[in-house]
Amino acid sequence: MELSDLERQRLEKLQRLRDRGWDPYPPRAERTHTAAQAIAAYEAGGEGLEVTITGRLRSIRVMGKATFAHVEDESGKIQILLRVNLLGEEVYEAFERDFDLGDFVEAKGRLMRTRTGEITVEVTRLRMLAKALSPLPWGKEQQVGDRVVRYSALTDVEERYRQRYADLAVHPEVREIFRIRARTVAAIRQFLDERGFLEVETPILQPIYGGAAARPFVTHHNQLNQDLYLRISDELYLKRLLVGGFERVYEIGRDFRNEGVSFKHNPEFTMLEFYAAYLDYRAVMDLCEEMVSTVARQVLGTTVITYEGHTIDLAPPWRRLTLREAILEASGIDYTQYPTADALFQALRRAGIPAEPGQTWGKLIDKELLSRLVEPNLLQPTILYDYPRDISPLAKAKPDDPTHVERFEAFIGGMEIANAFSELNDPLDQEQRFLEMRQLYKAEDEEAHPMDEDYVRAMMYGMPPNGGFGMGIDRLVMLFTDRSSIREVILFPHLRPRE
RNA sequence: GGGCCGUUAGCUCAGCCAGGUAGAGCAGGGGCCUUUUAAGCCCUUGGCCGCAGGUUCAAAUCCUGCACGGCUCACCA
Repeated sequence: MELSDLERQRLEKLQRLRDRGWDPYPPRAERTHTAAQAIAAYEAGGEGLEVTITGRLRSIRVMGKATFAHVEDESGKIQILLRVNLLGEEVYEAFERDFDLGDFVEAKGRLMRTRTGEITVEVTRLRMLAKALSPLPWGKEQQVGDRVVRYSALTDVEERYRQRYADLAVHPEVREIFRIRARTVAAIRQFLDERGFLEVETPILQPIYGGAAARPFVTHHNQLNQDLYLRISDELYLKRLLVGGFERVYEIGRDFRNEGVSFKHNPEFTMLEFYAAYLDYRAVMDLCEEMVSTVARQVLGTTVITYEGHTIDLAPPWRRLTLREAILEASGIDYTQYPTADALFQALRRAGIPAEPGQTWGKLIDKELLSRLVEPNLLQPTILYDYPRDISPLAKAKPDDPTHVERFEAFIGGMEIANAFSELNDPLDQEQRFLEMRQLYKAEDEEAHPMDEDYVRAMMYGMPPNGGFGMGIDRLVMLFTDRSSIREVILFPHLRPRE
């Protein structure tokens, strides 16, 4: 490993510590209080209480024979005061010469308050817990009023993602994103568990991919000599479980789509899917609104969030309108007036809306009208419902309109966050849909749903009518944390390897 | 994949337009300082200027290609 000058200097300090008889990587620590607990203990009348705190050295101010420093652990920061007459010359000098910002240390001493009023540990015993050989790229911080201003901290986005550990170490607010993420997932679990849903785990390696329109990642099982796909969705397995007698199931897990990367797309992302027997898409709309608002209240303490400068209220009821109404509102085009792909394409052209030729009717509606014209403007929570049949091969047709299915999508902050339908449970109709997909898509189009005969077979045994729901967890966390890139809410986003 | 922008010290950035010995702040090193908190004061080390070519007496700077990244468009229910 190539070392920088700074790293070589720290290596020398490490050696010097060893020469002095210190163990720079001892196996155990003896913490009695976190920084926050120590401060709370002082405030509860703990003046003079002896505590042992641990954490990273976050700042060092040497004043000759006394030194102030801050030690940071996950709970926060606490100041320590090192004085030569309490520590002895040898330890004090070792600290001055060989301890650096970023080192993990353990400090034992009595709680006191300094002249300026800060609660401080007056250290009588100091240990190195783990010497940091590389300097963490944090800038200095200054308290300005009640805000903390940081200078020269790591801001290069590429470096932040490539060395996320360093990003996390120097940015408490980045750590907070992932706490919110964890609480969000926990709150979703609790919400569903309380309503009788069973959490299950279904295959990630699948012999046939399905449940969404996306290109899969392909892998190979050597012993079986079998190509497998990383799932693009859990849908077809979860619905098999309804055949098996479970009435309410859900899964929170990683899906993989071999598609482009964008601010709201990552090749692997986390999806919640649930399926509930005897619910239709209207009941699922209610559940969706209730779940998102309940989770927000639990995680953030409010249903009102700020996203990219917009104030958004997640409390029900959300605006609900049909996809047809939304498109009419945004473009002036009533697509039901143009019932063929060709007629609709001409109408778009007349309206001056650019569109790729050769798409199906449903794709024109979905891609050119919904995604481009409608979706970016749906800032407040909105449910659009009743979607074209040909882009919804797993959804049940509307009883009075065979060109549309009972499907809805929910949008917040200009992003699709959920997709749901009254699930198709007629095996013969389902088989027909798979065959239609084969006709509509070119043979080489990997996005077509391949025929999944086993899924149809499962349905042949009888699947209760049910409502299904899928939600992008990453996007929900983006909303909760006001991040405009999905990579900010994924701990280790994928990057190309550096040369 | 296309367009635009970026890549200079450990970090944050100047310098590039108008070619002439590579700079600042913080971090680091040495010194003074026993109540500081971006501590202060004095001194100071540190660079394949992303990579490879080209133009030129001379390239961080101009040109070309490449790599990586950001934004954006395309793609992606």
